[in-house]
Amino acid sequence: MTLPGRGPRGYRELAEHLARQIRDGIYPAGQRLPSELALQQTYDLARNTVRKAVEELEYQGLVVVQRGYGAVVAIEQEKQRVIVPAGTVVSGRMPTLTEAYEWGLPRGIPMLIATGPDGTVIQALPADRFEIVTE
Amino acid sequence: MTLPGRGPRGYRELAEHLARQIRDGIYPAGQRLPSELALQQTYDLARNTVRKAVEELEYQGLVVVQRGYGAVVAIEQEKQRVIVPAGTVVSGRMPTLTEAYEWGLPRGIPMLIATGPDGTVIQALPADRFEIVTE
DNA sequence: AAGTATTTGTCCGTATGTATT
DNA sequence: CAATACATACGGACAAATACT
Repeated sequence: MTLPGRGPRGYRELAEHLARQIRDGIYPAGQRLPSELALQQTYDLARNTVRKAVEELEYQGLVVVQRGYGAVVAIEQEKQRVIVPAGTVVSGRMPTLTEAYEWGLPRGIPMLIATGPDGTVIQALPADRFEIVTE
Repeated sequence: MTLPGRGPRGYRELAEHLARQIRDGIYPAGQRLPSELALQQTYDLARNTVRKAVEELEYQGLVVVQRGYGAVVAIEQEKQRVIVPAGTVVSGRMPTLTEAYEWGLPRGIPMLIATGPDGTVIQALPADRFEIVTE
Protein backbone atom coordinates (compact mmCIF):
# COMPACT_ATOMS: atom_id res chain seq x y z
CA MET A 1 0.00 0.00 0.00
CA THR A 2 1.37 3.35 -0.99
CA LEU A 3 0.81 6.37 1.22
CA PRO A 4 0.49 9.75 -0.43
CA GLY A 5 3.73 11.73 -0.51
CA ARG A 6 5.83 8.64 0.07
CA GLY A 7 8.21 7.05 -2.35
CA PRO A 8 9.56 8.42 -5.62
CA ARG A 9 7.48 11.14 -7.33
CA GLY A 10 7.79 11.53 -11.06
CA TYR A 11 9.82 9.51 -13.54
CA ARG A 12 13.19 10.90 -12.59
CA GLU A 13 12.89 9.95 -8.95
CA LEU A 14 11.55 6.54 -9.89
CA ALA A 15 14.45 6.02 -12.29
CA GLU A 16 16.96 6.95 -9.59
CA HIS A 17 15.15 4.75 -7.11
CA LEU A 18 15.28 1.73 -9.41
CA ALA A 19 18.88 2.46 -10.42
CA ARG A 20 19.83 2.45 -6.75
CA GLN A 21 18.05 -0.85 -6.23
CA ILE A 22 19.92 -2.34 -9.17
CA ARG A 23 23.26 -1.11 -7.80
CA ASP A 24 22.36 -2.49 -4.40
CA GLY A 25 21.81 -5.88 -5.92
CA ILE A 26 18.10 -6.02 -5.22
CA TYR A 27 17.68 -6.85 -8.88
CA PRO A 28 20.75 -8.86 -9.91
CA ALA A 29 22.06 -8.95 -13.48
CA GLY A 30 19.84 -11.02 -15.73
CA GLN A 31 16.80 -10.64 -13.52
CA ARG A 32 13.61 -8.92 -14.57
CA LEU A 33 12.42 -5.71 -13.02
CA PRO A 34 8.81 -5.71 -11.85
CA SER A 35 6.40 -5.26 -14.74
CA GLU A 36 5.12 -1.83 -15.68
CA LEU A 37 1.78 -2.71 -14.17
CA ALA A 38 3.38 -3.77 -10.89
CA LEU A 39 5.50 -0.60 -10.70
CA GLN A 40 2.47 1.48 -11.56
CA GLN A 41 0.54 0.00 -8.67
CA THR A 42 3.42 -0.03 -6.22
CA TYR A 43 4.30 3.62 -6.66
CA ASP A 44 0.87 4.93 -7.62
CA LEU A 45 2.00 6.45 -10.92
CA ALA A 46 0.58 6.39 -14.41
CA ARG A 47 1.91 3.74 -16.73
CA ASN A 48 3.37 6.41 -19.03
CA THR A 49 5.38 7.76 -16.14
CA VAL A 50 6.68 4.30 -15.23
CA ARG A 51 7.62 3.69 -18.85
CA LYS A 52 9.58 6.94 -18.96
CA ALA A 53 11.51 5.88 -15.88
CA VAL A 54 12.40 2.48 -17.36
CA GLU A 55 13.36 4.21 -20.59
CA GLU A 56 15.85 6.22 -18.53
CA LEU A 57 17.46 3.06 -17.21
CA GLU A 58 17.56 1.66 -20.72
CA TYR A 59 19.24 4.82 -21.96
CA GLN A 60 21.89 4.46 -19.27
CA GLY A 61 22.51 0.89 -20.37
CA LEU A 62 21.34 -0.47 -17.02
CA VAL A 63 18.52 -2.61 -18.39
CA VAL A 64 17.49 -4.15 -21.68
CA VAL A 65 13.76 -4.08 -22.32
CA GLN A 66 12.27 -7.01 -24.21
CA ARG A 67 8.80 -6.67 -25.56
CA GLY A 68 6.38 -9.18 -24.16
CA TYR A 69 8.86 -10.24 -21.50
CA GLY A 70 10.12 -7.42 -19.36
CA ALA A 71 13.04 -5.17 -18.45
CA VAL A 72 16.12 -7.26 -17.73
CA VAL A 73 19.06 -5.93 -15.72
CA ALA A 74 21.96 -5.68 -18.17
CA ILE A 75 24.57 -8.39 -18.06
CA GLU A 76 28.18 -7.27 -18.30
CA GLN A 77 29.56 -8.95 -21.39
CA GLU A 78 32.98 -10.33 -21.98
CA LYS A 79 34.63 -7.76 -24.21
CA GLN A 80 36.79 -8.56 -27.15
CA ARG A 81 39.97 -6.51 -27.34
CA VAL A 82 40.77 -5.01 -30.69
CA ILE A 83 44.39 -4.00 -31.14
CA VAL A 84 45.14 -0.91 -33.16
CA PRO A 85 48.46 0.71 -34.10
CA ALA A 86 49.92 3.60 -32.11
CA GLY A 87 48.63 6.97 -33.20
CA THR A 88 45.12 5.68 -33.70
CA VAL A 89 42.43 8.08 -32.54
CA VAL A 90 39.49 6.63 -30.62
CA SER A 91 36.20 8.51 -30.43
CA GLY A 92 32.66 7.66 -29.50
CA ARG A 93 29.11 8.36 -30.65
CA MET A 94 25.68 6.81 -30.58
CA PRO A 95 24.85 4.30 -33.31
CA THR A 96 22.88 5.23 -36.38
CA LEU A 97 19.62 3.37 -36.93
CA THR A 98 21.40 1.21 -39.51
CA GLU A 99 24.20 0.28 -37.13
CA ALA A 100 21.78 -0.47 -34.34
CA TYR A 101 19.93 -2.82 -36.65
CA GLU A 102 23.04 -4.47 -38.08
CA TRP A 103 24.55 -5.19 -34.70
CA GLY A 104 21.25 -5.94 -32.98
CA LEU A 105 22.03 -3.23 -30.44
CA PRO A 106 19.80 -2.44 -27.49
CA ARG A 107 19.49 1.16 -26.45
CA GLY A 108 22.16 2.71 -24.29
CA ILE A 109 25.12 1.15 -26.12
CA PRO A 110 27.49 3.59 -27.86
CA MET A 111 29.86 2.92 -30.73
CA LEU A 112 33.63 3.12 -30.50
CA ILE A 113 35.26 4.65 -33.56
CA ALA A 114 38.91 4.07 -34.42
CA THR A 115 40.37 6.46 -36.95
CA GLY A 116 43.85 6.79 -38.36
CA PRO A 117 45.98 9.90 -37.74
CA ASP A 118 44.78 11.20 -41.12
CA GLY A 119 41.14 10.84 -40.19
CA THR A 120 40.20 7.70 -42.11
CA VAL A 121 37.84 5.47 -40.18
CA ILE A 122 39.41 2.12 -39.38
CA GLN A 123 36.63 0.51 -37.38
CA ALA A 124 33.27 1.25 -35.80
CA LEU A 125 32.40 -1.20 -33.07
CA PRO A 126 29.64 -1.50 -30.44
CA ALA A 127 30.94 -0.75 -26.95
CA ASP A 128 29.09 -3.61 -25.26
CA ARG A 129 31.18 -6.19 -27.14
CA PHE A 130 34.48 -4.52 -27.88
CA GLU A 131 37.18 -2.40 -26.36
CA ILE A 132 40.15 -0.93 -28.11
CA VAL A 133 43.74 -1.27 -27.01
CA THR A 134 46.94 -0.04 -28.60
CA GLU A 135 50.37 -1.56 -28.39
CA MET B 1 -1.60 20.50 -46.49
CA THR B 2 -1.18 16.88 -45.65
CA LEU B 3 -3.03 14.22 -47.55
CA PRO B 4 -3.98 11.03 -45.78
CA GLY B 5 -1.53 8.20 -46.33
CA ARG B 6 1.23 10.60 -47.40
CA GLY B 7 4.35 11.41 -45.50
CA PRO B 8 5.87 9.62 -42.53
CA ARG B 9 3.52 7.54 -40.37
CA GLY B 10 4.45 6.99 -36.73
CA TYR B 11 7.42 8.29 -34.80
CA ARG B 12 10.03 6.05 -36.39
CA GLU B 13 9.27 7.16 -39.91
CA LEU B 14 9.12 10.77 -38.81
CA ALA B 15 12.48 10.41 -37.06
CA GLU B 16 14.05 8.93 -40.19
CA HIS B 17 12.44 11.61 -42.30
CA LEU B 18 13.84 14.40 -40.14
CA ALA B 19 17.24 12.71 -39.87
CA ARG B 20 17.40 12.58 -43.66
CA GLN B 21 16.51 16.25 -43.89
CA ILE B 22 19.25 17.09 -41.43
CA ARG B 23 21.81 15.08 -43.40
CA ASP B 24 20.65 16.72 -46.59
CA GLY B 25 21.35 20.11 -45.06
CA ILE B 26 17.75 21.25 -45.01
CA TYR B 27 18.32 22.05 -41.36
CA PRO B 28 21.96 23.13 -41.00
CA ALA B 29 23.94 22.75 -37.79
CA GLY B 30 22.85 25.29 -35.19
CA GLN B 31 19.45 25.82 -36.73
CA ARG B 32 16.19 24.95 -35.02
CA LEU B 33 13.89 22.22 -36.22
CA PRO B 34 10.24 23.24 -36.65
CA SER B 35 8.44 23.39 -33.31
CA GLU B 36 6.51 20.40 -32.05
CA LEU B 37 3.29 22.22 -32.87
CA ALA B 38 4.43 22.87 -36.44
CA LEU B 39 5.51 19.27 -36.96
CA GLN B 40 2.28 18.06 -35.44
CA GLN B 41 0.27 20.08 -37.91
CA THR B 42 2.49 19.39 -40.90
CA TYR B 43 2.42 15.63 -40.55
CA ASP B 44 -0.96 15.27 -38.88
CA LEU B 45 0.36 13.43 -35.84
CA ALA B 46 -0.25 13.77 -32.12
CA ARG B 47 2.20 15.89 -30.19
CA ASN B 48 3.35 12.89 -28.18
CA THR B 49 4.25 11.11 -31.40
CA VAL B 50 6.22 14.09 -32.65
CA ARG B 51 8.00 14.31 -29.31
CA LYS B 52 8.99 10.66 -29.50
CA ALA B 53 10.48 11.24 -32.95
CA VAL B 54 12.53 14.22 -31.77
CA GLU B 55 13.62 12.18 -28.77
CA GLU B 56 15.01 9.63 -31.24
CA LEU B 57 17.10 12.31 -32.94
CA GLU B 58 18.29 13.49 -29.55
CA TYR B 59 19.26 9.95 -28.62
CA GLN B 60 21.33 9.68 -31.78
CA GLY B 61 23.07 12.93 -30.92
CA LEU B 62 21.68 14.66 -33.99
CA VAL B 63 19.89 17.44 -32.11
CA VAL B 64 20.00 19.10 -28.71
CA VAL B 65 16.61 20.02 -27.32
CA GLN B 66 16.32 23.13 -25.17
CA ARG B 67 13.21 23.68 -23.16
CA GLY B 68 11.31 26.79 -24.13
CA TYR B 69 13.44 27.25 -27.24
CA GLY B 70 13.47 24.27 -29.57
CA ALA B 71 15.44 21.36 -31.00
CA VAL B 72 18.74 22.58 -32.39
CA VAL B 73 20.75 20.58 -34.92
CA ALA B 74 23.90 19.48 -33.12
CA ILE B 75 27.10 21.36 -33.84
CA GLU B 76 30.21 19.28 -34.33
CA GLN B 77 32.65 20.39 -31.66
CA GLU B 78 36.37 20.69 -31.85
CA LYS B 79 37.66 17.68 -29.98
CA GLN B 80 40.52 17.74 -27.58
CA ARG B 81 42.98 14.89 -27.99
CA VAL B 82 44.00 13.13 -24.83
CA ILE B 83 47.20 11.16 -25.09
CA VAL B 84 47.46 7.91 -23.18
CA PRO B 85 50.32 5.39 -22.88
CA ALA B 86 50.46 2.27 -25.04
CA GLY B 87 48.55 -0.64 -23.61
CA THR B 88 45.71 1.56 -22.44
CA VAL B 89 42.29 0.04 -22.97
CA VAL B 90 39.55 2.32 -24.29
CA SER B 91 35.90 1.43 -23.75
CA GLY B 92 32.61 3.28 -23.96
CA ARG B 93 29.34 3.57 -22.07
CA MET B 94 26.56 6.02 -21.45
CA PRO B 95 27.09 8.58 -18.69
CA THR B 96 25.67 8.13 -15.23
CA LEU B 97 23.24 10.78 -14.03
CA THR B 98 26.04 12.30 -11.97
CA GLU B 99 28.41 12.49 -14.93
CA ALA B 100 25.73 13.95 -17.17
CA TYR B 101 25.16 16.65 -14.58
CA GLU B 102 28.82 17.34 -13.88
CA TRP B 103 29.70 17.71 -17.57
CA GLY B 104 26.44 19.39 -18.53
CA LEU B 105 25.89 16.67 -21.10
CA PRO B 106 22.95 16.62 -23.47
CA ARG B 107 21.42 13.28 -24.35
CA GLY B 108 23.07 11.15 -26.97
CA ILE B 109 26.65 11.75 -25.85
CA PRO B 110 28.56 8.69 -24.59
CA MET B 111 31.57 8.58 -22.30
CA LEU B 112 35.01 7.34 -23.31
CA ILE B 113 36.74 5.32 -20.61
CA ALA B 114 40.49 4.81 -20.52
CA THR B 115 41.72 2.04 -18.27
CA GLY B 116 45.19 0.72 -17.58
CA PRO B 117 46.18 -2.83 -18.51
CA ASP B 118 45.36 -3.85 -14.94
CA GLY B 119 41.84 -2.46 -15.13
CA THR B 120 42.24 0.73 -13.14
CA VAL B 121 40.26 3.60 -14.61
CA ILE B 122 42.53 6.40 -15.82
CA GLN B 123 39.95 8.78 -17.27
CA ALA B 124 36.28 9.06 -18.09
CA LEU B 125 35.58 11.75 -20.67
CA PRO B 126 32.55 12.88 -22.68
CA ALA B 127 32.81 11.91 -26.33
CA ASP B 128 31.56 15.20 -27.68
CA ARG B 129 34.62 17.06 -26.35
CA PHE B 130 37.38 14.49 -26.27
CA GLU B 131 39.01 11.76 -28.26
CA ILE B 132 41.74 9.47 -27.09
CA VAL B 133 44.99 8.83 -28.92
CA THR B 134 47.98 6.69 -27.95
CA GLU B 135 51.58 7.23 -28.86
C1' DA C 1 10.10 45.80 -15.26
C1' DA C 2 6.14 43.50 -16.51
C1' DG C 3 3.32 40.89 -19.21
C1' DT C 4 2.30 37.92 -23.22
C1' DA C 5 3.24 34.48 -26.61
C1' DT C 6 5.89 30.56 -27.87
C1' DT C 7 7.98 26.19 -26.93
C1' DT C 8 9.32 22.25 -24.45
C1' DG C 9 8.53 19.23 -19.95
C1' DT C 10 5.69 16.39 -17.05
C1' DC C 11 1.73 13.79 -15.96
C1' DC C 12 -2.49 11.72 -16.50
C1' DG C 13 -6.06 8.78 -19.02
C1' DT C 14 -7.55 5.57 -22.74
C1' DA C 15 -7.41 2.40 -26.53
C1' DT C 16 -5.37 -0.88 -29.46
C1' DG C 17 -1.50 -3.61 -31.48
C1' DT C 18 2.18 -7.13 -31.08
C1' DA C 19 5.47 -10.32 -28.86
C1' DT C 20 6.30 -13.75 -25.39
C1' DT C 21 4.95 -17.06 -22.13
C1' DC D 1 -6.00 -20.33 -27.11
C1' DA D 2 -5.42 -17.38 -23.19
C1' DA D 3 -2.75 -14.47 -20.10
C1' DT D 4 0.97 -11.37 -19.48
C1' DA D 5 3.92 -7.61 -20.89
C1' DC D 6 5.70 -4.14 -23.69
C1' DA D 7 4.84 -0.72 -28.05
C1' DT D 8 2.39 2.77 -30.33
C1' DA D 9 -0.76 6.44 -30.67
C1' DC D 10 -4.29 9.50 -29.52
C1' DG D 11 -6.16 13.10 -26.35
C1' DG D 12 -6.00 16.70 -22.60
C1' DA D 13 -4.15 19.75 -18.84
C1' DC D 14 -0.89 22.41 -16.57
C1' DA D 15 4.09 23.71 -15.43
C1' DA D 16 8.40 25.88 -16.64
C1' DA D 17 11.83 28.05 -19.59
C1' DT D 18 12.63 31.25 -23.21
C1' DA D 19 11.82 35.14 -26.24
C1' DC D 20 9.63 39.22 -27.40
C1' DT D 21 7.09 43.49 -26.71
